[in-house]
Amino acid sequence: MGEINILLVDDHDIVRDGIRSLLEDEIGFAITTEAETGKKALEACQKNEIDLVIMDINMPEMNGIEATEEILENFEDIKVLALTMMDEDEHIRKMIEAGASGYILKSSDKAELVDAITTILDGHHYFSDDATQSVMRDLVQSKGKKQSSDPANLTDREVEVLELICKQLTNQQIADQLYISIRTVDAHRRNLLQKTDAKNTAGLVTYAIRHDIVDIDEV
Amino acid sequence: MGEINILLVDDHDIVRDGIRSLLEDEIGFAITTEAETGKKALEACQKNEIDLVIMDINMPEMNGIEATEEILENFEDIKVLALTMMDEDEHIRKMIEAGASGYILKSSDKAELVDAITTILDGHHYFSDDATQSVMRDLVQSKGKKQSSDPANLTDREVEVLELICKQLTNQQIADQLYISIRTVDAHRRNLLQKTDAKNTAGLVTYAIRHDIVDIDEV
DNA sequence: ATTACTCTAGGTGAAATCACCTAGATAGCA
DNA sequence: TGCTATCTAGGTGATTTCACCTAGAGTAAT
Repeated sequence: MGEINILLVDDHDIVRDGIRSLLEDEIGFAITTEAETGKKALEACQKNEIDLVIMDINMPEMNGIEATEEILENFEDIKVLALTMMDEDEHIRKMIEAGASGYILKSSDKAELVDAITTILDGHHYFSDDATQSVMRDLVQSKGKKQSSDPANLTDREVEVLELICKQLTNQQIADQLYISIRTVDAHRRNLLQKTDAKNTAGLVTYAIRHDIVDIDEV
Repeated sequence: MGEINILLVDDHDIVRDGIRSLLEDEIGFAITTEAETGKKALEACQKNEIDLVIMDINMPEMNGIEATEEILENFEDIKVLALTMMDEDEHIRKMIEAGASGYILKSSDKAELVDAITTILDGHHYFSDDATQSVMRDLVQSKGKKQSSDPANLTDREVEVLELICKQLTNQQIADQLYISIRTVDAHRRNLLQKTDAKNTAGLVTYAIRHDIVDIDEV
């Protein structure tokens, strides 16, 4: 596999030592650099040629998510594997957004660690089953509460007007489109403001998007 | 486990026969009802006491996603397990939105099928690794393209003003908050309209959300 | 039959927005 | 040094939205 430079980032000495010995003694990878904080990790990437970063999330000074963002912004060829104790969906999601190539838990075994590393170095992504299950659980929950929306039960006409407002039409244009008076549109709009507890057009639009009355990609 | 009534929905006779024999002969579950289309599945739920529905997605008349929605709307105690050939993220996502308790592929083996059924009957969710990996892949892709946005490069101040507009502040309130003249806010607003190609406040808000300048859950 | 809701529409007026215009201060860059 | 961009701010005025009000026609439910 050639020379691979791994940077190990974790604020606990024991964790670093453990992973280092795991990788060096048993598998053949070599940790070439270590860092205790996100900030130092960034500096290490500037000083050394790094191929892969194994990154903890909870750290002082700069956490793993921010550090990942910064690193990938400056060194886009570096791969990042998140290795953390938490399987919370929020962290996984943020790590993916930050550009991490993989996410495994510290409860993983050697086999999974090396599997993740080789998969990532091949240019693919690796997410542990625990991590994916966590994301799926969250997906279920967020979709579940999605339909429990719309406390202000809007009438069909109000929804129709709201959609056109989101499409940037003025009251006059909406009136023309619906073949009604501008005063009627105005009445609908005021009822919308009152029902949705919005202060102005901006509030109406955010309400409509939040409650899936309009699709952000279709307005 | 008591008496469990399973409805098997698939438009292919051979597939139904195969799954039926799998479940009946080898595992102990019994398919009590069958249906060839989503529409007939819905009728079957009305006529019989059903505990679990094993649902294909691609079907004539009414597909599995719509059928799942309809069934769960009328019989919320019924559990739905999606069993399909496709591991496309779009279908999985829609099935989750529709309220399915699980999703496995037809390439699964007996063990996984019964595992999924028992897990779901226990009130939990079951998503096969193939399905979850598919969702994760999509998550990676959608997050990846997310940052490739913002063709109108807004200045820091303009972003600041835009955020406050999305929070339903008026120009005067924004001016007070930023300690500048209302005329300056107005100037920023007009520059925003021009840069983002928006027609009015609604356009500014949708632009801000679409380009992740504001978070829909934080405005 | 009464009540309630929706959709319709208008009067009036204040407030906010949008659309043109100019222009000084400041900072960064070539 | 001049060029450019940003932030600042104002004049003027048209258009739009927002806020109170009333009110008829139709529809659905009690």
